[in-house]
Amino acid sequence: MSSKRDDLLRAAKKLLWERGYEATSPRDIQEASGAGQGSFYHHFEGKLALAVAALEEVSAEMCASATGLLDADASGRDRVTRYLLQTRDGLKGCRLGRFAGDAAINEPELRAPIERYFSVLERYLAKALSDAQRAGELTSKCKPKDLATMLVAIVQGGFVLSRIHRDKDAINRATAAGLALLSEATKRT
Amino acid sequence: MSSKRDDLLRAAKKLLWERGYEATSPRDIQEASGAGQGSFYHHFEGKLALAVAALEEVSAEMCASATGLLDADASGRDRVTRYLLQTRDGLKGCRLGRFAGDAAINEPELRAPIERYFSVLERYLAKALSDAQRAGELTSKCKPKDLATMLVAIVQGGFVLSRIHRDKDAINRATAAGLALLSEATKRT
DNA sequence: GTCTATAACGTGATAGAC
DNA sequence: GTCTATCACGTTATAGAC
Repeated sequence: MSSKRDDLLRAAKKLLWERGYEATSPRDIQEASGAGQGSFYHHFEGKLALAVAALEEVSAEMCASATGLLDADASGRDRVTRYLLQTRDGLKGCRLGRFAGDAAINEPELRAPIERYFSVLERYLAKALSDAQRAGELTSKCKPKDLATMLVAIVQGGFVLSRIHRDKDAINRATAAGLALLSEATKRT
Repeated sequence: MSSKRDDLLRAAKKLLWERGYEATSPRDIQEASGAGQGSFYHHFEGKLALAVAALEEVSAEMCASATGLLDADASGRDRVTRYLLQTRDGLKGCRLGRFAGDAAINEPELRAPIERYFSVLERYLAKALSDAQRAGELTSKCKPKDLATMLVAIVQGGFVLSRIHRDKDAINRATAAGLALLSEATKRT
């Protein structure tokens, strides 16, 4: 149906990823989408409403990806490994975590889809870690929930360091080290 | 001497921390400092130049703090612990890491002082970890440099998660878990 | 060195034709 | 549903008096 609406959403998702909320103007989105002022304000109440709709889609996509990796049939240990060893392009940054420093994070409507993703991710990761502990694949005495928070922090902080150092692999070194340390907290047989 | 210059710098450091570069206008800084347009453009070429001067001061302060914690006389293990167990207010965010997602990070002049701090921090942390390995206080086989990157990522990612969840202690749980995992990779006597 | 006045431009939104 | 024209406001910077 409404092709222009989809075009606007697609452009918004792209530009919000690249530049964040503050640095993206409605005009930028109109130009990138090929839609005019009229379409923009016909389909959305304003910039914030469009950003909320865009981030809700991104959140749903990333939730699906994370649960796909973590919900599966493999052992707890393998699920955590699979999540951590995803290859990431650190220069692009996290499509949702990047908003932590954006002034827009203070808008409750915009923060909601972002927080939803991280809550899901941490819960699934904690479950996998808990399974790994019970299976004896992980002997750390840390609470699974705290370990999950720590692992997600490694990913998010990895993006930060990659962008600051202009080194796309900094994040991959950080997650690899996290996984290695986790392995070393594993019972040797 | 030039009190207005100092006032401007002080206000800029405060507002850049709270809001980032994009969301802080010269007007905001003028109002917060009590200085007028004239003083602003007399002392600085423009917004970017003031931000660079402000972040260079912040970078120097944070370098001094980090090296003070990590350079010291204690064992490698104790130095790492001391750094990680700093209590942090996650809601405020890192005064330098927060710019990773800001469009201004693309300005080389502004990125330079930020990167300088992280390079110093990671180097000192890697040295402490290396000392700990040689002293047998840490048995992990990971490279100290990679572990340092991982630990700094935990801090930076902890800030991200604290701000997204509106939970000032998320970062402290993340760093505590990182330290615990590091301990578990330590030879039991 | 500091002030006020003003300019040029961009932003986010509205109006109304088609 | 989409377009173009326009608006009020804020931003970044300049001009010139004191």
